[in-house]
Amino acid sequence: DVVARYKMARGFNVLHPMGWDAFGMPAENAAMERGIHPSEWTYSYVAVMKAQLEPMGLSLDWSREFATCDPDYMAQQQALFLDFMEQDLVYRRSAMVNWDPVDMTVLANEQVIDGKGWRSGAQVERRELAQWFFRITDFAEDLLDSIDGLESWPDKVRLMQRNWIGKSRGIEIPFALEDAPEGFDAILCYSTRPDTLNGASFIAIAPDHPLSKALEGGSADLAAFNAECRKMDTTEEAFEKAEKKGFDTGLRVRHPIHPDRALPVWVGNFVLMDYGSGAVFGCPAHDQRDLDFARKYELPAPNAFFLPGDETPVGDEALVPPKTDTVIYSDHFAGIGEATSQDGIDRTIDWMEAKGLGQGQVKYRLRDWGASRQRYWGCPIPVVHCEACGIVPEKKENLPIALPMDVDFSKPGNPLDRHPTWRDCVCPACGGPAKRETDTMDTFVDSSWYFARFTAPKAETPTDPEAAAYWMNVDQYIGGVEHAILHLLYSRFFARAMAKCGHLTKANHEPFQALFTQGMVCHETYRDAAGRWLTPEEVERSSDGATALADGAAVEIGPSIKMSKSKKNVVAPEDIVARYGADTARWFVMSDSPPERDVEWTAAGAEAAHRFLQRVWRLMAEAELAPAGGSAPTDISQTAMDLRRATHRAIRDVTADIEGFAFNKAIARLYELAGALGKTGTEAGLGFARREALETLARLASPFVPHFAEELWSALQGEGLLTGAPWPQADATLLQEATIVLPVQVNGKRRAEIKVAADADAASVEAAALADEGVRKHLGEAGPRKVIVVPGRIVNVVV
RNA sequence: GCGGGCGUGGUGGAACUGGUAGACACGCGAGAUUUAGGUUCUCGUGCCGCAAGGCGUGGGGGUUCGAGUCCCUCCGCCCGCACCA
Repeated sequence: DVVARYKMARGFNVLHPMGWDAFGMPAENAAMERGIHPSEWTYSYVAVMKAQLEPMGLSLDWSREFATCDPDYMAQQQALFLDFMEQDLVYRRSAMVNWDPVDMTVLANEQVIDGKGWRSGAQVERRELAQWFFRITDFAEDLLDSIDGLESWPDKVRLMQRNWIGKSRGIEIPFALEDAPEGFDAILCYSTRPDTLNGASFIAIAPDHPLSKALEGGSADLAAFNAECRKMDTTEEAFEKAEKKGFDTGLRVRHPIHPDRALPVWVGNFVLMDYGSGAVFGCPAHDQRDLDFARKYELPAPNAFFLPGDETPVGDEALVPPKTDTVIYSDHFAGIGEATSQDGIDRTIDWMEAKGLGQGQVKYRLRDWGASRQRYWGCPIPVVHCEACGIVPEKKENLPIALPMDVDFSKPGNPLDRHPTWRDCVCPACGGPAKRETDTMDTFVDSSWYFARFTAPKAETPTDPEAAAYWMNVDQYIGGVEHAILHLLYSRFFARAMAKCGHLTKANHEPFQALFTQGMVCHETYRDAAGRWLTPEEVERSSDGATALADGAAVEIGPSIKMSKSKKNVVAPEDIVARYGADTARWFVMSDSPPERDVEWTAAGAEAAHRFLQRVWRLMAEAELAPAGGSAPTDISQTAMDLRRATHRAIRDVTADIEGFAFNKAIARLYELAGALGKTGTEAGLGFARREALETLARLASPFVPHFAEELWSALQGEGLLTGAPWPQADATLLQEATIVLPVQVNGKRRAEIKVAADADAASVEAAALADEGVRKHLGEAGPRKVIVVPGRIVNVVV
């Protein structure tokens, strides 16, 4: 908001959508307080905001922009989904999902909100279900390459996206099986380190690998082992500690380069079926995980390469030097001797491909986006299931497929599934009876394209190309780091997918020009002796501790963490606004910490912000001011001149600070300006300078405290609304000083300050420095050996 | 484990590309106003020291006339990813 208001003052057209998080929380709280049924929340967002805004004489036109709660947005999102189906950007397949029996209904349940069991893993089951997926992996390469162009994004986020996409170049190598069951003549292993193939000593396949499954029939032990492994992957902690376990199938494969070597085939609990081919060759000498496994099951660990000048065989630590380091390959089949690992990898892949021993492959960690949710809360997927025609897209004229209002939340699972009539519909293809899809879309879908929709929120199609071309792309996107990967990657995918459907253009492939990740508002946490969380209002906080207001008992103060309902460390925005006013809250949140960092909400800090705004108001009310619209008097006092200089310095510095997102520093400059103004006391003849300072203060503070600044402006009889006034310009002549103060160091320690003309040459500065009493005291008898003069900065005398 | 970041007063934090460390605010102390408390105003406040002075940006070392900033090393904290072959 600060950036948007600043940009408007600089004369830009600003389309400034509000995120729903900020409004969502109060709306959600209000809905709960009023006992609104969760099924109505989607609609109650709008209702609550209407109730809040209409008394202020504001219309709620922009309510249409709220994603799931807006039938129009829902219709267009469903239309978009249908277009994606047509372009083969979405598909349905069977997949294992975490099936969460806890639906939105539980949010209304006190216990769950208390943080005892909300989403605790225990309630989540793994089920195999038919799911809808977006083909985001089709864009993996482009999504990765384009990250280089996102120059105004934080490096951190760019790196996280790169890692998430996780590109790797490797090769698929078939290992010929001996005495294998029907249909299996080779195991295909994926490797990014084929240069270490000489060090291969075993093959490990995933428990879910087809071969492993096929062998289960003949071995009860293997079946039991596999069943054990499948159970494991549910809880994360178990995953972390899980030991590398294996099961020897008794099968053997031939080493592709050295057919005389037979390698044992193991099933390993650490091999993932959904990465690569679900099978790896184990190279213990150059992979720690393989080495642990080999030591446990007494498998050999031959080196494929050594460090130069050190041929010690591998011990308990795998030899994995950086890929840019030079190593000495030992007896490498492609004749590679001394080379970097990276070079060795590339040459090995080329050599093996040429010999027909494997197929070079580029793989990504990125998976297709599973967008199905078995929840009520969300935009229904607009397809129907027809016995005769199968899966049929709904007709666009029937959109939106809205959610029913009468739903039963008393049982776990998706309430749409058991709705008595909602599923019944007519097949758009054959006209026969059909059933609606009950999966709803991941809410990330809603946020993946709202910025495009907002450019024309009433268009009959998902976007109005003309409006999109005018407004897009987003110049400055601001959000929390928690969106660094999912939301921002999905949106980048959506922009490409929408371009493919003609809703955007190629110029919109990167929808967010610049990204800023802001911190969160945090607060201390409080717990009583019984371990119950207490809200800040229930606690009396003093400098040396805290007690409960209810009974005066001591309260344990916990760390300051992100405000959350479950920890009760929440100060509701309405309460802040009621107590201090919205501008005080805005001012405080901006003033204390740099915006990319978390800010600690403290009552004392808010009070201080409040006091400052009051002080500015008093300064205005009590000051003797020149009439509005006057021009600067030519002959003014030193005090007036100093104030004018301070004013124009503030313009320069605050402007630079806002441009650089250093809002806390901008606010510090405004404190300084107010301080300079206050210092002038009741001295007469400062009317113009005071008016200038106050008008400037109002203008510079307006992005932070828009209402307060507007009041100040009006009290100063400023012309029109402050919102329409241009951003002030610093007067260059007032930024220049005739004389400056320079620090003088002797041997690097500051010993004195000298006053010199701003444009004094080095020789005269040196002379002035050496003449200074404080400096001479430290010179000693030998006198200076060397004098360093950094113009405008510092003088250093070396003795 | 891999990748990234950070470490400055009692606290939140300033310090532009190596150039006066601690802006601004909170807190604390003293004083003024007030019947009192609060508000408001003034002054002080990195640490040690009566002072002169000395010491100070997680520890140690280095480069430099000069280091919070650059390099090496150790320690601590935070974030992201994680049996990724």
